[in-house]
Amino acid sequence: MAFQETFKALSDPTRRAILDLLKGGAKTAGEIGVPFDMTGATVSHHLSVLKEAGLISDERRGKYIYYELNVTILDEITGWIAGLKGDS
Amino acid sequence: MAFQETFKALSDPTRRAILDLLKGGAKTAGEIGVPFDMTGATVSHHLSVLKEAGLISDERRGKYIYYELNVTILDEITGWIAGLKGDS
DNA sequence: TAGATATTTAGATAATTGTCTAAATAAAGT
DNA sequence: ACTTTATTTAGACAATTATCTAAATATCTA
Repeated sequence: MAFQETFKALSDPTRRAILDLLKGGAKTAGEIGVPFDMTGATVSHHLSVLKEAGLISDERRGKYIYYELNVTILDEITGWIAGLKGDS
Repeated sequence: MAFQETFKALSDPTRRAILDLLKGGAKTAGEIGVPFDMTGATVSHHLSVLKEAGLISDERRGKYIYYELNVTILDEITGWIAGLKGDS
């Protein structure tokens, strides 16, 4: 369907690394940014792209905003790939 | 082959449409270009990106160059996604 | 209320990308 | 050889994007 935003989101290495990080469970924006050598503003931008693509969801809890992996859209991509391979 | 090029290649709608076209079997560059409202040069560029990403292969037969879908790399992507979902 | 912390938004910039036209290469037919 | 057909390559340009700094917003605590 609207794979466009999703594939664009996945096409950046920092964003894929963020998704890998979130595999271990929800994390705050600050925690997510730690391993990356870039400003919080840039990390925030990447989180916004991932959210817009439906790959993560966010929830504010007090001072923090927690981001969590959203797997449903990943299944759609897997489905599209399976379709390409002829298993449709 | 890193995912970087592959995801970048998949992040363009024209290139995804080309992959869908090739589901039906190998096609020449000219045939591939027909459904798209762009110059042959632009289609050729997209084919080059897809090839560089390992998503298609090409073979010259006389005047024509046939392009064919390459599914192995798609399996790697499916594997990466499965890993994200925790099935690893 | 004021200040500290967490995060986003706004604006700017350099690099990348999708597209075009024009020229080049490759093969086939006359 | 020359021409036609198929496709790629080169060079240019506008749009997009990843990143930064600086400023704004949201929340908590003293």
